[in-house]
Amino acid sequence: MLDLKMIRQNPEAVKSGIKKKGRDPKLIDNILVLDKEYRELLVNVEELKSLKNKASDEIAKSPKDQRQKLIDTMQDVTKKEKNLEEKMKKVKEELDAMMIELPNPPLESVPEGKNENENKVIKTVGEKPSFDFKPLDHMALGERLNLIDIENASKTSGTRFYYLKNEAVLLEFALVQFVIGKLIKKGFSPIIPPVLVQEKAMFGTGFFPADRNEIYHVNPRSETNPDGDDLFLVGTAEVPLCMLHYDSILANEKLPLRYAGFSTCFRREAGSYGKDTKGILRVHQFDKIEMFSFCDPKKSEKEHELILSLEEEIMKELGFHYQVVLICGGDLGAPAAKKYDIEVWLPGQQRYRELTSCSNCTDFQARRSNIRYKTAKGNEILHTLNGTACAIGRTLIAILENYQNKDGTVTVPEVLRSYVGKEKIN
RNA sequence: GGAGAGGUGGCUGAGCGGUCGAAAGCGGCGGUCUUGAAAACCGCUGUCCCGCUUGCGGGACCGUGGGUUCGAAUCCCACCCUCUCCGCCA
Repeated sequence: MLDLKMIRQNPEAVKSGIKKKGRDPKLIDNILVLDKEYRELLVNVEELKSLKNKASDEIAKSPKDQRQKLIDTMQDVTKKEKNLEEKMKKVKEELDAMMIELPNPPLESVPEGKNENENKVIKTVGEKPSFDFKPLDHMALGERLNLIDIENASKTSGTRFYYLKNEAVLLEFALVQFVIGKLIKKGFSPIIPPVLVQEKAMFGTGFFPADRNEIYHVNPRSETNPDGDDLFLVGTAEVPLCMLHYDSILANEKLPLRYAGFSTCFRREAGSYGKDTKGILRVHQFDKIEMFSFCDPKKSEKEHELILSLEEEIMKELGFHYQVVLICGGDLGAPAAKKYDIEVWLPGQQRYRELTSCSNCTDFQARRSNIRYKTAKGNEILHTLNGTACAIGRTLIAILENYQNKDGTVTVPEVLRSYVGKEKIN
C-alpha cells in the first residue's frame, strides 16, 4: 500500500513508478479524483456529527419534560447524517480497492524493462564446472541414487510432488543446520512459524489480492460450509515472519530486527502448466529458510545489500557458480521496490536457475500491516526486506548436478559433510 | 468434539445507556529535594484522520463488522482471538 498523502503531494513520481512496473498511470488520476470526493463528503459528515454531539450533551443536561422536542429535531439530523455517511463509505470502499491494487513503485536503481528478458546480470562469480563426461540432470541422479521418488508421489498427491529419501533427507537436514547456524551468528533469530494463516496476513504482506491464484485455500467458508476454517497455506515464511510485528510499534533501538524462518512452502503454480515439469524444480511443496528484516527506512538499501551478501556467502561456501541478476521493473512483484535473484549454474540442464531472491519492500508491506517504529517526530512506518537463505529443494538440485561424478555418485559438499556424516552418496 | 469465562490506553485493571478518551496502580518524561543516586512529593504522559494553518478547531477509535437509540465501552447480532474444564489425539 502506498501513502495517499505522498500521492497527493507528488503524483507524477508515483505515476512514473507504476509505469515502470507496467501499470497504467491513469490509475493515479482516478485515485486523486475519488480522494477529493471522499474528503469533501468527510467534512460534511463530520460537521453533522459535531452537531449531533453537541445536541446529545444538551439533551442529557436539559430537564426531562423539555427533552422530547430536541429529540424530535435530532432524529432528522441523524437520518441525514446516515445517508451522507453511506455515500461516503461507498466512495471510500472504491478508493481503498484502488489503493490496495497499486504496486510499490521501483527504486531509482531498478532498470526499465517489460519482463524477465530485460533483467540485468550484474555480477558473475566462479566458473562453470567442467566434466569429462556428460553430466546428468538431478532427476536421473535422484532416481539412480534412490533419493527422489516422483512416481509414487504422483500416486499419492498428483503432479509436482515428490518423496525425498535417504541421503536427500540427510542433505536437507544438513543444509538447515548449516544455514541456520550461520544466520544465528549473523544476528538473525531462528523461527519456525505457522504455515496456515488468516486472510489478513496475506493482505498485509501484499500477496493478496495480486497472487491469490497461487495460494492454497484450506477449508474455505461458504454457505454450504459455514464452519469452514478459511485459512491459507503460505507460499513462503515471509508471510508469517512479517506478521510477527503486525500492527505494532517497535522501539527504534531494536532495529534492525532480523529473523531466519524455516518453513514448508506451498504454491499452486497455477500459471505454469507445462513449465519445468521434470524433476523437483517447480513443485507444490518445498522447504525453505527465509530471512526477514524490519529496518529503519534510511538504512533499507544497505540492508538489502547485506541480505544479498549473505545469500552470496552461502552460494560460495556451497561451491556454486552463480550470477546475480537485478530484476527489471516489469518483472517485479507488487510489494518489491527492488529485487536481486541469484541464479546458479546447473550442469545437467546447461543453464542458470534461480536459487534465491531478495527484495526490498520499502514501506509497502509495513503500511499494509501497520508496522511502525518510534522516532523523535513520532511514529513512522518502517521498511521490510526479505530474502531466501536456502530454498532446500533447489539447492539439492544444484548439489546433485554440480557434485556428480563419472561413476554416478555424488560428492557431499565439504561444508555439509560433518552434518551428513559421509563424503559420498552412492 | 462438549461446557464455560473473557478481550478496555505501553502494561495491570475499573466502568456495564448521557457528565467516559475513559478511574486507579505500574511504567515513561519533566521538576522539587539531594554532593550524586534512591526514596518522597508535584506536573505531564494514547493513536489515527480531516479542515483552515507557526496555532487552533472538528471527527474517529474500549477485539472486528453490523444493528437498536436523539445518544453505545455499556444493549442486540455475526465474526476474529485468548483462557479454563472435560473428551480425543500427536
